[in-house]
Amino acid sequence: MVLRGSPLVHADTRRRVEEELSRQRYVYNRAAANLRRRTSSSIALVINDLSNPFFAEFAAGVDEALGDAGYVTLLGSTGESPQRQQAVLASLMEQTPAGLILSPAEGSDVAALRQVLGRHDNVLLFNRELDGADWDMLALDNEQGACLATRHLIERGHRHVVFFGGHAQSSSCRQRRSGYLRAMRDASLLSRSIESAPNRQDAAAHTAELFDDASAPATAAVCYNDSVALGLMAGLMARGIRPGQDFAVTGFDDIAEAELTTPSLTTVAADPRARGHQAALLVLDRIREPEQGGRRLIAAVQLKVRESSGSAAAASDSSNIPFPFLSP
Amino acid sequence: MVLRGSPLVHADTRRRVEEELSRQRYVYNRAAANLRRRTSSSIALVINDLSNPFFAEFAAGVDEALGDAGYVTLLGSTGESPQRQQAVLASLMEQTPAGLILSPAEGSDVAALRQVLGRHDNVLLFNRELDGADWDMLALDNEQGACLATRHLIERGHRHVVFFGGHAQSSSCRQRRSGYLRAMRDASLLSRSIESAPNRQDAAAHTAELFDDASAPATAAVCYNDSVALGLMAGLMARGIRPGQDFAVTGFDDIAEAELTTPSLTTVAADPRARGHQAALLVLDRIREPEQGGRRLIAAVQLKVRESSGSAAAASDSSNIPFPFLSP
DNA sequence: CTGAAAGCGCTTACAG
DNA sequence: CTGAAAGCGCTTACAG
Repeated sequence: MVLRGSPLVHADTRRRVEEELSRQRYVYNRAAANLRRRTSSSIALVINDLSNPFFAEFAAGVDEALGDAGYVTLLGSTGESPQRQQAVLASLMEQTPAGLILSPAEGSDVAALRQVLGRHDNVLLFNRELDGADWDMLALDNEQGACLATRHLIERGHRHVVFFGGHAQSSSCRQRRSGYLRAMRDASLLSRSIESAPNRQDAAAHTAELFDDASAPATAAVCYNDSVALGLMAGLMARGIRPGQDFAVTGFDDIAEAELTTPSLTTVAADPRARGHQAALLVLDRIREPEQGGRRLIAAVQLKVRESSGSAAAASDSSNIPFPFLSP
Repeated sequence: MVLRGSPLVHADTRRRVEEELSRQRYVYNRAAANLRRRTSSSIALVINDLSNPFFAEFAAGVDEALGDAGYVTLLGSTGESPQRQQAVLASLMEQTPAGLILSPAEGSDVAALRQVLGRHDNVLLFNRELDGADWDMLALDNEQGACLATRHLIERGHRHVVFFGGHAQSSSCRQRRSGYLRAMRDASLLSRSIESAPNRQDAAAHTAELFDDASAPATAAVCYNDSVALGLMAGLMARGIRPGQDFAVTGFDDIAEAELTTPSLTTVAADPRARGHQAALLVLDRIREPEQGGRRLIAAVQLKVRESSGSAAAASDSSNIPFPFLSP
């Protein structure tokens, strides 16, 4: 009764019990309590890889919000392998988590997922849509974000704007490109896409393709994400092309580095840490009200084009660290 | 017996049982098994913050190795707050993890830690020394690494080399500075240190101090870590000083960005993912052999000065993405 | 191979 | 307030 905070126990008794507890270095066994109460105090978080800053920030946000709510985070990473994802999920399910936040690996098989997740109700998908899945889902409005970024460039006079980077078959890339295509179509401009792996290295390696057509060389690129944008900027500099002056670049995600350029890289802010909080609150809500409503689909998270702060930023302004990369 | 893979059960029976198991969507409850067997299949990992790429990589390495060994990772973050660290650890201890990997928050109180960890044997400290603690420990050889970096600069002709950034009172900063001091003393050079918070913003804000003494301005800086180095490089550029050409910079940690500069930033490689693997194997070993030996102190992890690849790197060489930051 | 019993550390329900 | 009993889903030990 002392442990469970019952009001029935006399203050003196409580004190004596607590003294003995700490004397014996007693630590409460929540697993035993969970077993008896048929509850769980953990939530599984499965992402691709923590070395991606976007997911690392997201995970930090999830963990923070879960911790505040008294839950503990069970971590799993898939490394974008559906096979590994199955194994990781199977292992995590044995721990009977109260909920699961899953950023599915590319190429996930919904039937296999349904199989391993069993009749687990409190599942929230993050970031990637899965055809045929009916779990709750928190997504970025990729289409709208890329459309805003593209319009931003068009409004600044660019006509040869290329969609740059990413695996064409991934759903987030499809959505972002579709937003780009919409903005280009609305402005009656010709569109063009260049594929790459969604990382710096490969993005840099594809830089030359922007200028393949010497009669109509690109003057701006809407990049699949910030990593690609940073890679492209590096690739441009290697060719003596100054990003932001000779060529305009936008990113997507707003990773920490994006803010540290001068003028800061124009990018679409996904605020992954806030997404993490949001994801945690969504599963917790689902756990508290298991039968409430049907599938929840939340896609309109705050996305915005951040205006670059301009090259006039004073060098002494420490809140705006200058870098040579900019978008006009 | 089927569940536990007993050889005593007939193949036919096994098959029938397994069929029924999957028909009922049975999932093994490892928490119950752990309770009865008085074992645990989880290991707690407590770090400062996943938004630091060094810790994110470390966490990824830990999680990977633990997963391969059949363990599950319980994540906790302290945000460098000893108070929050106490709360997080208390909550994690209730989950009866088999072991704990802890990168202690700055200013951790060993007595308080001992209190919350109880008589938990399988604890591994990572990255930060704690006076009076006798848990296993995995550390970087900060002293040696900084000494190597400093010698590297001295060998290239620099005489006014400053130790730049980091909180002077943190143990890792003390150790790195001590390595710097050793190298400077060995070369009969005057040493000088500049403090900053260990991040880009604040590092950039302290750039001017390098040139306070107009009669003997610094020509090179051994930075506390890569974040500080990147911030300093930004601060230099803002003043029209080209890092790598007009001023030499070295980092520490070898985060992903360090490699992506051209010539790549000379830095001391701590290989955090490999440290994660190593940490996981160390606790697992401790768990398997609880009584074996005393305290294990491992500090000689692979540290090396990585030579910058030189400005001759071809622009078309995609394996070496060019950036404007370099150290000579 | 089968079956029944006890126990891990808790919570719940109920009798006093 | 106190105490005894049952049960969460497993494992262990033992009798048949």
